[in-house]
Amino acid sequence: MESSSLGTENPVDKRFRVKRDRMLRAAARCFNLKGYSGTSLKDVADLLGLTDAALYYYVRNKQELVYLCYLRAADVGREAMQRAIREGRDGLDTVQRYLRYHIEYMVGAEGPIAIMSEIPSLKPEHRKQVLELSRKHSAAFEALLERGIADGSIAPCDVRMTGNAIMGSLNWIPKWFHGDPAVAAKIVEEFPRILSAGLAAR
Amino acid sequence: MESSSLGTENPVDKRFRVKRDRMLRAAARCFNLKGYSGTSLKDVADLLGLTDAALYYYVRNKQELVYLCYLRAADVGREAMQRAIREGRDGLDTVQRYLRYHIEYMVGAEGPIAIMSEIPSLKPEHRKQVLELSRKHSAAFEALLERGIADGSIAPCDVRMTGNAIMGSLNWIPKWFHGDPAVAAKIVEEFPRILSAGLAAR
DNA sequence: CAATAATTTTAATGACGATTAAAATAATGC
DNA sequence: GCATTATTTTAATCGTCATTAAAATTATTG
Repeated sequence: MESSSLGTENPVDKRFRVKRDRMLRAAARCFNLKGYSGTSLKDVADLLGLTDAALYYYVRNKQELVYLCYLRAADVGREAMQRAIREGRDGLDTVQRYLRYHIEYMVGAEGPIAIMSEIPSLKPEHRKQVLELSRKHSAAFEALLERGIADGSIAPCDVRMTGNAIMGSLNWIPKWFHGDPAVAAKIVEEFPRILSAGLAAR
Repeated sequence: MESSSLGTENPVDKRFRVKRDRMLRAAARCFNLKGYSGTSLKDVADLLGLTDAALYYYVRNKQELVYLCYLRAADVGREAMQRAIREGRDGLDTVQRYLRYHIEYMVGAEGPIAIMSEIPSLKPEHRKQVLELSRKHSAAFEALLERGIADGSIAPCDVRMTGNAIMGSLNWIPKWFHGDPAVAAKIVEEFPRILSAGLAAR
């Protein structure tokens, strides 16, 4: 999940990154549980045993906190996508792997992932960036579908709408999954099949 | 879409209800477009050619505005469900009809429907009520699946997870659909098939 | 251990937007 | 048309957090 070679990193910087990452997961948890406006910085801080003001050592403001949560979400999605592409045998298999990996990350140790409900209230530059990442991810998924149609593993379909349908289902998970490991196992077991059941060429 | 017999209603009350309904749709539009915290009452008022203070003639406060938006959303879903049950021939057919009707309402004249992202910030009593409606709707959908499994039109599956998957996809629509009629037509045409494609018993 | 840097806290401040009250306007019914 | 009721506006007020500055604490390094 890490980018490039950070093996020989300043230990201070490393601690900073680790703590900030913990903070982002705490924030994601609060946002998913209480909504954005219902989450005060104190809520997030409480989860970390800190005071609200301490958060400002890690982020410039609340908007940036959301922004970083969304970057994390995009990272996780991209990672799952790349791994699936690396390992997939054909279009359908790659789609199924992508779904499995992304879901595993979401409900597993990488999580929680913040539901992207507040993109509009990001500052323009951040919003543009997040939307761009989101757009690219959707495009990558649609490309998987097209690959599957081309290689005959997936029945012809409207890839745009099919992508919207499947990604929507995925995006909604953080809205109802709140960390119960038993439920997590069930999601990982069921969702990839359910979401790809309608795709296979007969 | 109306409840019971309001034929002989006080015209003043009727105007009130009509205007408030217009208000709720304007609010839903803002919430979906700008997020809850990003939406000021002035935004909603502007859409109606009113001043923000005028909204308080129709709702007690901003929370109640969201609450009423969610009640509307629940109404629309229930209406689609009841109509599908009334008209459906078997389990699968009823599921497909429900999907079609609900989507038609969402992207059509009944819309926009507010995405339910801020349930947690409702006041406890309202939250409880909305969650209860939402729970009942999910249960009704799962019952459709079970009916289909029983009558052989739907292949056996985990109805809870299948329901979560399909409803999530539905719930996410307001996040990316913003009123373009061409897109609306495409959603209505494609989504019911896509979402039910994996269900049929082979 | 001393000195410096990193992290957190305490204690204000401030802004933004929700909310309210009273006044003004528009609609309705007799 | 007058009186009453319904609706909207204007003009404050008010609270809630987000945010900041300075001080205090904790960690690191030579």
